[in-house]
Amino acid sequence: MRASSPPSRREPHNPAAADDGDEFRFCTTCAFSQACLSQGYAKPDLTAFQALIDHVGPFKPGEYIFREGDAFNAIAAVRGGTVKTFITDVAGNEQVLGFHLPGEVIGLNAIHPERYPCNAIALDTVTLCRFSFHQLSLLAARVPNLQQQLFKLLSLDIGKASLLVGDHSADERLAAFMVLLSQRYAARGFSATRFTLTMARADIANYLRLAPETVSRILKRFRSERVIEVRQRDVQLLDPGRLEALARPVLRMI
Amino acid sequence: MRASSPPSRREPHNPAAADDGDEFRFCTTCAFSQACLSQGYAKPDLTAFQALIDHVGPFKPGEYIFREGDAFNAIAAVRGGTVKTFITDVAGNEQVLGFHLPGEVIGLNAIHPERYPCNAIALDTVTLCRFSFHQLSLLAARVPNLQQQLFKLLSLDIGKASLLVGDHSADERLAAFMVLLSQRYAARGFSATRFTLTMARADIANYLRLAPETVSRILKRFRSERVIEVRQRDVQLLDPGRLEALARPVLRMI
DNA sequence: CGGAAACTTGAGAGCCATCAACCAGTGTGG
DNA sequence: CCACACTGGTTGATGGCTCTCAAGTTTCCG
Repeated sequence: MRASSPPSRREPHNPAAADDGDEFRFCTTCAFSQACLSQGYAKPDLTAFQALIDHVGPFKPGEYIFREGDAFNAIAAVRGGTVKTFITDVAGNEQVLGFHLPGEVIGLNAIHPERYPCNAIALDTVTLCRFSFHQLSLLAARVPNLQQQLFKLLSLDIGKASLLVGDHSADERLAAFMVLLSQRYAARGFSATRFTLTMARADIANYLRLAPETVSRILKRFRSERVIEVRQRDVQLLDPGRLEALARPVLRMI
Repeated sequence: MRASSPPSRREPHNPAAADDGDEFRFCTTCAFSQACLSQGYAKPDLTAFQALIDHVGPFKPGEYIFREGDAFNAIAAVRGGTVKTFITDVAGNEQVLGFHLPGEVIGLNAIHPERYPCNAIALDTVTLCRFSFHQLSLLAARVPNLQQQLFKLLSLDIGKASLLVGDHSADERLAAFMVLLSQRYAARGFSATRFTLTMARADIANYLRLAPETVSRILKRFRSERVIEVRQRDVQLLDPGRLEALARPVLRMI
């Protein structure tokens, strides 16, 4: 599909991608697992929970994780790498729905239709923790905290989309995109001010509903204004405060 | 807030608004209740379920149902009328998030933050079935089908927002808005080709991220092209096929 | 009847997409 | 080793869709 940059270029800023399949380590990166550990489940529940987990991957860049219309059976938490979800519209154009970083969950919107309503592909080397949703919900009926956690996870995803729904300027949208990326990386223990864009400019533009040229021009301006430094896909936030101020109308974090 | 049209003008096309508080009737309009009846729950579960229901309202036009930041305790299904949800951005501008018709559920995005992330007000005379979410989830742990139903409901809401997220033309967005309204009314047994807009042009425009003037102009053009007939807030779809064709890029119903 | 709100209509401006060309890095094959 | 193609990214010029501003019209309700 796209010729990806070599992994060696990305790893310095994305430590998770360098993890191996350590059985214990993943528990600090998956949302469910975090919840389990933090809420002190009974031992039997925890082992029942771990029995549902299926470590899959690695997926190579451009490889499909699931396709639109596939039968739904599992949700998954990203362990390493970036997953892009998208649909293909009537004209055959791609419409990017989101990017999913380590620790984030994909497949939640497939529960109701019982089919995946979008495609998911790996942007770089991706590894996942896959959970059989059927078994997970059976367990959730026995373990109230797990049920709560699932409800939370689903509820969280409902509001998420509405962040980029507003009619904001291209500047505001791109600033918000960078700020959110920064926060999401920071939440997983990565640097909040230095990271690597794992997606192409065209993907960013598509996601933000802008033209790639517009993204390019705005990044150039941000750089000339000393707000960020961009070189290829490596980004450094020079003035996070100004970036957040720009993004405020979008994120409306009062 | 806004001076609403008198109820007498709306009722012919919105039969639900004319219902009185009949205890049995509501069971055919609430999503949960429908699920209960269709899946044949055991009698004790059904009565336990009904004990959670709180009939509230009527709310008058412009009255708040909940406000952004309020502590979350309940989700609610609309029984009659239309609920508008919106947030207020940093500049104090309203941003409409959605309109909720009879049979639809509000408050799902409040589960995670445990606070309502938006405001909800009645556009006309609104009645609700309110469910204590805490008790509902307790019951869900005992009644697997109810848990499934809740998961479905939440999952459904995740995908819903992404319909209007794309970068589509004003024509396409407005056409899609009309088609979706039509389908939602039809799903509840109302006419699919004749209905009344319970929201102001400004609300429609705001929701679609357009200027009110643009909505007005497009409606005029649609009318001149014999696609719809509009007189004040009464709408008639003259050529649903063409409208759906226009909306296709947005709804991408293949 | 009068005032306010909602809606419509028109003219002009601005943001961003489109089109086109160019540049840079990468892989390939002769 | 270098020409070549290819993908991704950048830069410039132009045009169009939609917003904004302003005024007029209709509807509604006290």
